[in-house]
Amino acid sequence: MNYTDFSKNVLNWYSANKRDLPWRCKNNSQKDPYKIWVSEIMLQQTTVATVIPYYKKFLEKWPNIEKLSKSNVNEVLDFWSGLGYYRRAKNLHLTSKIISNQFNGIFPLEKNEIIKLPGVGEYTAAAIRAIAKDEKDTVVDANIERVIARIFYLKKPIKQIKKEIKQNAEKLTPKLSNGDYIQALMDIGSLICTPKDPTCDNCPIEKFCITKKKNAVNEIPKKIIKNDKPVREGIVYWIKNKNNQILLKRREENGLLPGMLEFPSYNWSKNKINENDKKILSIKNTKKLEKKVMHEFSHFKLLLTIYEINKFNKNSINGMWVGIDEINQLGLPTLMKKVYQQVMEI
DNA sequence: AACGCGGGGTC
DNA sequence: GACCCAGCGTT
Repeated sequence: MNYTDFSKNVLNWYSANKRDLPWRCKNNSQKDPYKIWVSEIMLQQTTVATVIPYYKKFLEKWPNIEKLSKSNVNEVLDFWSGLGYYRRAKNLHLTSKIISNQFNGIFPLEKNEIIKLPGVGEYTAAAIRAIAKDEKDTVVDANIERVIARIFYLKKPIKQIKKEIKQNAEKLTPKLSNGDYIQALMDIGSLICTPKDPTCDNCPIEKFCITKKKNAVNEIPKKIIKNDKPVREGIVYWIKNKNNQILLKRREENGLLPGMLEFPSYNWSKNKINENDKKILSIKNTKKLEKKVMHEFSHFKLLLTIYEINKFNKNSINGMWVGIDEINQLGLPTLMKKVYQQVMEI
């Protein structure tokens, strides 16, 4: 295969067809590693359409590393509400502190430095370096994995051939304009070389594609049959004081939904029970509501039963007491938004 | 190498 | 419903 021709086709297609995305600037001199980094963190395992509104609001709120480093980590966590993988928010905040304190506020782009930043792994390091500086790092995301698997007709499930995919991707990496090139491949993967029924007629690299020649585009990449998710059951407390306020608390720093706000909830997460939790669990006169909440995490389903406590009047419980009307403005994870919705419907 | 880690878009 | 997404960190 003529690899120069391959990347040339990709880049020509990009200049005419690239998606208009808020983290892409028209003028290369405006490239800001901070903005590229924020976009790449948000886009980890998250679709472009979901990220766009969050990205715009994030940059309005924290337009540079300095502003972000002076924020409170809970602000960033609450902002992340609904986006998922909340450790990303913690790492984003932590990294802004590191860059502010150890790198004089200048975003480090050297490979050995960027890869050490919390939340930046092999993919993200390569992507930021390529997009910000046109470094020739080989970048492989979920889109590019699929494109490469099809171009080279790799028949095994992607999980099993990560190394082979990267080696093949490396052969195609151009000497110039690698930033545009990888973004182009991602656009091609997202718009044309889709998981189901790719529109090969529109593909600028169709002539290089062995899978297309073999007429097997819906067989590559090979899918893995997933097991059903187990169901866990737990309880969640809707605790109201005599001022009609509801009790919320922050979760443990590690594990599921780390540091996020929740209505006290137990028996389903591996988070340890601390003294404050024991106090909550010892509250008497709870009333079981008929309503339940079903929520799906990445690796299990959760069925929560809601218990209600009214006119709770002890003040030895640590947490936030919040008026019912103000709960909507907080940054709750989706699971807890569902609990709120259920109680409001009763 | 395998697993824990969310949530929403899309058909 | 099922599938998938600009992956990372830990074990």
